[in-house]
Amino acid sequence: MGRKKLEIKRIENKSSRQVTFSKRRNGLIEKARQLSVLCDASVALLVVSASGKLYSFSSGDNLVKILDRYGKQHADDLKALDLQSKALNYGSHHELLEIVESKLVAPNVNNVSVDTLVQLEEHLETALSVVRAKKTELMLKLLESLKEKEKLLKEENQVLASQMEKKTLVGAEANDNMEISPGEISDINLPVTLPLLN
Amino acid sequence: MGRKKLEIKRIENKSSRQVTFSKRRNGLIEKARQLSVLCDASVALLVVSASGKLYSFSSGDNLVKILDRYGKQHADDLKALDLQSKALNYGSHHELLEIVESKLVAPNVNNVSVDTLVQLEEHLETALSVVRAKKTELMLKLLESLKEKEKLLKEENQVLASQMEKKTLVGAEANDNMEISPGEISDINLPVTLPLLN
DNA sequence: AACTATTTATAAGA
DNA sequence: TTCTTATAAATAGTT
Repeated sequence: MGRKKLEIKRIENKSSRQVTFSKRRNGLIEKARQLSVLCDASVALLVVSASGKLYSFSSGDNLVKILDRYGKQHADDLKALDLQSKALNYGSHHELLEIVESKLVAPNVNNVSVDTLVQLEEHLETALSVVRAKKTELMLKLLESLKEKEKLLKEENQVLASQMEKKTLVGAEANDNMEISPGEISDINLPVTLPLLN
Repeated sequence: MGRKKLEIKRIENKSSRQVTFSKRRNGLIEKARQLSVLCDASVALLVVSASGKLYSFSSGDNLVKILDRYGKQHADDLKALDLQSKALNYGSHHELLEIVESKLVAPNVNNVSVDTLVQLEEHLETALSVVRAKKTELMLKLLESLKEKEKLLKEENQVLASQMEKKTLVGAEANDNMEISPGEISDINLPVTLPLLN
């Protein structure tokens, strides 16, 4: 649709390629916008030029906005996490994902819906949590049983000690080892819930 | 570009909206393709109709392919994880992300690069692992200290028991409570490494 | 899904 | 980049 019919193959001339890119990119974005408005559809369009510049459109218009403010927004968080800022131009996947997701959630019949992937993630995390909870539960039970044993042993000690006393009254000999008091051990009071337990 | 100029606002008539959607969607995807070829650019386009059907284009053409084979590919894995297959039409975010990512990786100067987000994710998971490892370490230490206490108590019992014997030889009385054997408790042999420990 | 009158997009040139 | 303009393409309404 110009003075001449243009073959669809890479434009070799650098400057006309640049010009064409600029024109067609704008056209494409406008068409994307129109489609979303006319037909009530969700549209996300991402274009990266050969030189690495990103252009985008999404029907909710959040994409560009969020991408724009992204760098600032997360720079501090990333630093706080002590991440090397080297390869981190800007930000994380998360926000981008959320955008794409919010744009494309829909009851997809034949194709993947982005939010089913979120569901999968959640399910996997749930599975992980279950495993971890089981691990914790198991360890807590072991702790309980050890505490129980400690208690029984202490009681046993007490019984033995009182028997000793009785017999000491009847028999005749000096006591050397009674400084081992059973009560001395009870200072380790295990909390039922540990600090880092999830 | 038709018989009449069309205002860019939602088409109220349902069937002409559907027809327009179909026509313009194809046009848009073709334009996206042309832009990527002519100008050597990376383009990702995602369109979801009001009825939830997904259409897409990406300059590497992997997107559609992978989305297409996605359902089959992961159906079994999902089942294996005992996930309710109800809301899971197909797949997870992950693959979609990977595609978008592979299409758009470029030395972005002013905007977010998708793979910095993957990095962030990894860093966060690492942090989580550290916390969990610390939790486990702490619990193991507690278990060890309890085992140590058990051992000490047993030794104490042994000492008391032997003292008892000595005194029984000297004194004179019947033994009623000696069925509580100190050895009886040692059958709980705690493994140093627990099965579910990460 | 085809047709076709029109509108739109855009290639080349300035 | 931006504008102009001839021409190619896309598509709205119709069948």
